[in-house]
Amino acid sequence: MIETGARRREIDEVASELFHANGYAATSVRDIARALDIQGASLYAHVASKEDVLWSIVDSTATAFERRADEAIEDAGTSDPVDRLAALVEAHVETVTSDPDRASVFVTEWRHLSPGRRDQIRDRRDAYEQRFRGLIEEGIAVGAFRQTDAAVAADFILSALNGIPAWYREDGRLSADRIADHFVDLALRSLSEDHR
Amino acid sequence: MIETGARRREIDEVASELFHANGYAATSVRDIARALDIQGASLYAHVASKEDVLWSIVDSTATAFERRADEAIEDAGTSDPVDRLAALVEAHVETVTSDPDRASVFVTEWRHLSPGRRDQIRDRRDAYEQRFRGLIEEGIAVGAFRQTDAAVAADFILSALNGIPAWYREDGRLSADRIADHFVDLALRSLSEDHR
DNA sequence: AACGTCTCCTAACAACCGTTAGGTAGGGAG
DNA sequence: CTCCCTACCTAACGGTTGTTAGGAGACGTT
Repeated sequence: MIETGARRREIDEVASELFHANGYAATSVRDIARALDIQGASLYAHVASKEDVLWSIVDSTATAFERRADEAIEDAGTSDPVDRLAALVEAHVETVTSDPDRASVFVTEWRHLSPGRRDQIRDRRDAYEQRFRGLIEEGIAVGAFRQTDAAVAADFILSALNGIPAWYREDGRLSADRIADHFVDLALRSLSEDHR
Repeated sequence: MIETGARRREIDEVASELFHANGYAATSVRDIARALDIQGASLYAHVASKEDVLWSIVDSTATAFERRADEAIEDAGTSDPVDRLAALVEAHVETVTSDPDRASVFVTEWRHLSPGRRDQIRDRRDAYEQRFRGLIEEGIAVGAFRQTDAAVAADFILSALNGIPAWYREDGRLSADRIADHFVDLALRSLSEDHR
């Protein structure tokens, strides 16, 4: 019963753009329909509710973050927490830059979901953040990172990462790869020992 | 003609809470009024429009950021870019933690302002960000920071700072001062040379 | 006692919201 | 040729939105 047709995907695409640009609450069903050159009511041939569109975007983006993080850790092929954290940061930048609209909606609009779905997303976000925190703690334990508050450091790095959609432009000065390199550098150094 | 009475300030206060919790677009005039135990229409004895409430919050918070940054640089009493950047980061954390609701609304809801006001805020945000970028460039020039992209580094640090309202709790594990210390540490180290 | 000012009220407005009902044109399958 | 399915339409619903109009009670000042 879950629609997966081409039109359904177009809806998610234009909705991501509009939700990113104006926010979920300030975007009407008729706004989304206008971007597809159809009537507002016609959307309901493809979608059960406006919230379902948001859910579709948020859920699939959460899955994208999780899957790409899994792959990155696996591809890294090491248990070294420093290398693993680097892989995680790089994967996150890749996911964000490969679809900034969806990433932005995922990060900023999930509070408009119904309570049940909101809780579900919060749990997955917590688990995702725990990957970062856990690796930081490991790195501290083996002496690769300095002694510091792993929770604060994880929030620091993840907030910086989630800020990317706000300024990233596909035709900007830096490619997604270069941004990823910079962010890996910045993140790892923020955890390093004193220099000199 | 600008109202500055006690009731007017209460409106900004409860509106900040609601805008932070649910977003500007998802908060109705009647929601704000209910929090003050009055009728929705009664708000218009104090306020010309809903957008004026948002503007009042955003404008005053922008001024708070600017003023505290000025004071911090002045109080630092040095021209060393490292110390100045540290003072700037510390000041930003202080402003955010002293009123997380307002800070959050300032950072996330200014896009709902009318075009003229939105441009005005964007200019002030750009100028504020330029302080960070400029100090980072200076630090690189004098060899205190490693050679890196100052614009990316400034975005990195500012995004991390602006993420604080999303997780900060006044009764949380860490005091605002401790968080400021951590953030100064993390930010400066992210710009430091290789260790060892 | 009269006055203005402040704060709030009720009632109502046009516009817009998400959503439902019922209908129609087109195209592919039998 | 008929049947069904997909994709869209128009019309309308009950409710909510930001906002205005006009009035009322309480207050300190003159």
